[in-house]
Amino acid sequence: MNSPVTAPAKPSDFIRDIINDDLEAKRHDRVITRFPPEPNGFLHIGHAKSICLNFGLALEYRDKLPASGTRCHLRFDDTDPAKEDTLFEDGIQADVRWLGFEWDGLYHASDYFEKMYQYGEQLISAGKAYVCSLSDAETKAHRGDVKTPGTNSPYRERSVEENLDLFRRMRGGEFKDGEHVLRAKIDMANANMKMRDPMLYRIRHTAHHMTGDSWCIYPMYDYAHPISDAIEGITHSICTLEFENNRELYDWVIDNLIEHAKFPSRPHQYEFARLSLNYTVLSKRRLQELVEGKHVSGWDDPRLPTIAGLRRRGYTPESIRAFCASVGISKANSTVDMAQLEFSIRDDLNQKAPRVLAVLKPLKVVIENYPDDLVEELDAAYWPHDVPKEGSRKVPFCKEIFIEQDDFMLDPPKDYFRLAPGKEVRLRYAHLITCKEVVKDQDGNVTEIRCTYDTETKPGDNPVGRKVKGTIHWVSARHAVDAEIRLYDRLLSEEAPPTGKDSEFLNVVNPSALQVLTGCKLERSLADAKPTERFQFERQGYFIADEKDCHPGAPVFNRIVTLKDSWARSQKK
RNA sequence: UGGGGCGUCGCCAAGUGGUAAGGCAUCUGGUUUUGGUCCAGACAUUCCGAGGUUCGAAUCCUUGCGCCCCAGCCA
Repeated sequence: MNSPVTAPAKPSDFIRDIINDDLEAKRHDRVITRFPPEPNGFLHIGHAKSICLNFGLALEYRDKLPASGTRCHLRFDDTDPAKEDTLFEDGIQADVRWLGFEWDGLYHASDYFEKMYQYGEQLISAGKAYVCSLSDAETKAHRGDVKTPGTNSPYRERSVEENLDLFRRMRGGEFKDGEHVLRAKIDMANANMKMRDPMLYRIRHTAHHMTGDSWCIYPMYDYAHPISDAIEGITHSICTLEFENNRELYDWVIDNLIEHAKFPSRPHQYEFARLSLNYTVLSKRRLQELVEGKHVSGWDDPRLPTIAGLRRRGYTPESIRAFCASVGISKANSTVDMAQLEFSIRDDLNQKAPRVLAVLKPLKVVIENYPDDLVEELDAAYWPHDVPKEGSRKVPFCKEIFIEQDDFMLDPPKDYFRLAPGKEVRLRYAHLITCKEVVKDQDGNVTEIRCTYDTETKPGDNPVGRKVKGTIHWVSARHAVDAEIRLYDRLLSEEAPPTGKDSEFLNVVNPSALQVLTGCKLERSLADAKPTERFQFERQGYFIADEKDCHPGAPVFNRIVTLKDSWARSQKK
């Protein structure tokens, strides 16, 4: 289904610059990265950027430094038992693999709970950590704010013995949630809020999906992450911009443990800008709200930018990787245009998707001078002249066909070169027809077109001296296969959702992001399309047989993306 | 005068003192039995602003301005 990842073009960015410097200066002789999701939800296109970066780095440098141990880990950051679940781990692994990557080792932060605990005792013994018994509210009050220093906890000067005793009893389950926490003893007046005696451990009498009931104290991210990285020998720990302030603490944890712990590496944290895309949402909270509020059908709804959603929509792993490579890695907050994502899938599918004929909104055409019972089996190539692939099928042609409603106009502008009263048009792979008569219902709607075909020209023929500019697609009425087709469009009707903290963005969800068409007419060969098979419906766009709902004899297709349509664009003006 | 970051074409993004890459989007032509693809061409005298250093500045200095992040016992 998806081909393995080969070394990308020649990416260059500040992270690769740093790695190259480190290698040159011999600070490292290999590079070890990690992708560390919390298993509390589904992956989205933003995660794909991080996945491509971390796994991509390992692939690239493994080429340059064979047998060095260069690799990328998948690590579940499972330090908050209340939110995490094995179900999410399975989904995440499937998504990473689908994107075309394989991890060199699967780890959990929870693998290191015992070590982390021992390091906690070590920090206490060194006078670098203490058990604090302030309430949540009191702690907050002591923290100060960005402009005013905090004040020391009254428990800050507890003795090593008392701290050790309390910490052991915390682990032993003697206290209720929230009664005590373990804190680093740093500086309550530090300008960096993250350094004001940050919490290292909290009590949580909650079962953990990996460790069960073994623990009732759990480490915080800022404590667990640097330790996990260091234990695994990570050399370059890459995360997003919002963790810039956490880096100082990351370094503090490692620096205060490294002598005692003998870590295999001294990892450093680097931050890059997370992906933002217009016309959609990429925050876990908002995605969750869409799913739970039933605004979409689930985490794999093709309108969503989740990996599962993009997969079901019909995006290929290759196209997503190409997209990630095209947006680059930098530290500037930026919002990428959805058109760039759409380009990536068009560009990929142009070479991969066979061309077939399908009429989305049918209009019947009767060819008056065509014999009633004649069926011509016309040869139709699957690939256009510019795609170097072989293969064709026969498409049946007969007296009654369907064309696209948009391909007929009663009163067309001069530059419209499709069908109109008295005008001639070419039927793809078939004959030239001329519109002779228009049949309307009582309300004046066009219900049928009556044409004649040029008996002098053969199908596929391009007679000299005849200028027939338009070519339209069609499907034989007698042989057509009925189908359901789901037309997808952008999730939001505005570029950016409102900035409000609440659910305001729901007001801007595009009501026509999904449009379900039934009674669509497919060419005969599509009757038994296999789920996940992709095609280009000529002149319409790229489509995929839905992985869940498409069945033999009852095809269901999703529109992945439209073709570029410069005529439609010029009409808009 | 809290701290940490970031500001290069409509959107991304190279560039690290030697005279503004590339992609997306857009616009012109050409090819075309997809108004697709492809091909050819156009698209930043200028890098948030203002000063300064220099033979030379997007790159160095000074100073303004704008945007993002930090006050969860979340990650």
